[in-house]
Amino acid sequence: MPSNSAPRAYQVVLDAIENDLRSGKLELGSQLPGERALAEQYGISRASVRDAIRILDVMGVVRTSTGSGPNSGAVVISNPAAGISQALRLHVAAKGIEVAEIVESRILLETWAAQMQPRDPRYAQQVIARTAVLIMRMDDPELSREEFHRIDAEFHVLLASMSGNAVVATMMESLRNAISDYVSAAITDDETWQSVVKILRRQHKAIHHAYANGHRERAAQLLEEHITWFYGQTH
Amino acid sequence: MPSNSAPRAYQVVLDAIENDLRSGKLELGSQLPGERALAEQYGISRASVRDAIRILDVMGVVRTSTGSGPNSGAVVISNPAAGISQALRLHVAAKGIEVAEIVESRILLETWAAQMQPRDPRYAQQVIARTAVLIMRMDDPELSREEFHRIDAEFHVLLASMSGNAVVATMMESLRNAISDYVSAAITDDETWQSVVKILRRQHKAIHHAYANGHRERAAQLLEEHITWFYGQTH
DNA sequence: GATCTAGCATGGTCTGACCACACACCGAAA
DNA sequence: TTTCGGTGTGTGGTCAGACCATGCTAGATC
Repeated sequence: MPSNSAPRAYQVVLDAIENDLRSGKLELGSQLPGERALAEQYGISRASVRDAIRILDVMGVVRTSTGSGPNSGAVVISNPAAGISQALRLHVAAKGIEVAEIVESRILLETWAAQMQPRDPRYAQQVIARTAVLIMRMDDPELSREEFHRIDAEFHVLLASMSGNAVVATMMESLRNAISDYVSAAITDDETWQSVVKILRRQHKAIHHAYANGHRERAAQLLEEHITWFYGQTH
Repeated sequence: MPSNSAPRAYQVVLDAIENDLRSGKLELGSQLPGERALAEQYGISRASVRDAIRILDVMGVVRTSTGSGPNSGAVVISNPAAGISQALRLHVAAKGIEVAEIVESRILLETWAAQMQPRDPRYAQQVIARTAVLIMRMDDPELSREEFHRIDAEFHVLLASMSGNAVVATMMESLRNAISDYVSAAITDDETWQSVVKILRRQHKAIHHAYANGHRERAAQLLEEHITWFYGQTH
């Protein structure tokens, strides 16, 4: 009973890779050794190696692709929102998390980010400029609803990234991703959507205006109203 | 060129299970069909089915065990912190996330939770009582450092859960888990640790006192100082 | 009726094979 | 020499089939 058994085989590889990442032996853009090589190196089967790599894949730590060359195999990336979004999605489906809680959390993070003094004023200026472009693109009446949501998400994430805290921006993005299916499913009527999108555009512009003029408190307030209003439409 | 190919085989099972969770066909405590059965059902190999289940496993959505009977196989649970903690850990290792950002986020979430009016006063009372017990257990001088950290984590999570928002509590717990190795590694000297733990106990008691008397602003302030001070010790 | 035992289905692991893909190399044509 | 096209080779993705330790369960035993 002391030493519990069952040390999963894939865990060995996973730990080793995590250590290599920590020590810098592996860094962004690095290629992992091939699966067959890792299997031999750690004395386990290729199937178990694949387990470890699959986990790194869904967690957004590596990207895998077939073929040969520098872009093939498992390459280290860092897309934290991928794994966290997936986890939240699943737990919402499993009823372990309620949508209302996610919305509340999103408001918390986004208003906090809005009120933060930007760490890097130059970056903040870039964000203001880039979000202005996004707003223009969202004005396109030809835009598909899916595409609108994609740009909308980018808009919010960019603004949150101004705070300089990548974790907050990541969690925010993940929270949004986790429930994006729900909001899409809630508004099926195209006519309703057309009237909703008009208001969304107006709200985005007001938020952007507040950000651009440094009215952080105002921006936070507008954001809260924006998010609350939108999710109110899905009930 | 239009219909991009490469629909991962495991994705089929994953989506199906997610839908079953959403529709309620699968709920907490349900047993998934056996891997061999799922493989036949979806016309894919057992290896691919295992990929899907492995993902659900690391995400904290199911728990797997060998043998037969009602407790065997893949059983639906919901432990959101598992997957999120793992994701954050890996991305910290991959240098995609900095520890300082995690600490900042943790302070944000925890102080927010402290300032929230508890949704359920009776539950709040229970938390006050249970955290009091935890504080007493942390007074035990025989306690191993590992055990201390475990109880410490439970203390913080319980307090945050008073807010009634499970997402915030989960993210908080995950943030803490993701960097717990770092703080453990930072203080190696046992003598230093002994003096640190004395202060931690004092801080915990002050925080608990503020909570118990409904001084939420004060509790939030103490929490921020507590967390900031502790991570300051690791530099 | 209580206890033991053999059977059986489970996930965990391994082996070995085949496929589609993408780059790298090299020879042929300009 | 330069360019173009084919092919070789190694990659991850998938599959099939096998064996193991585990834990329940039903039947045999007492």
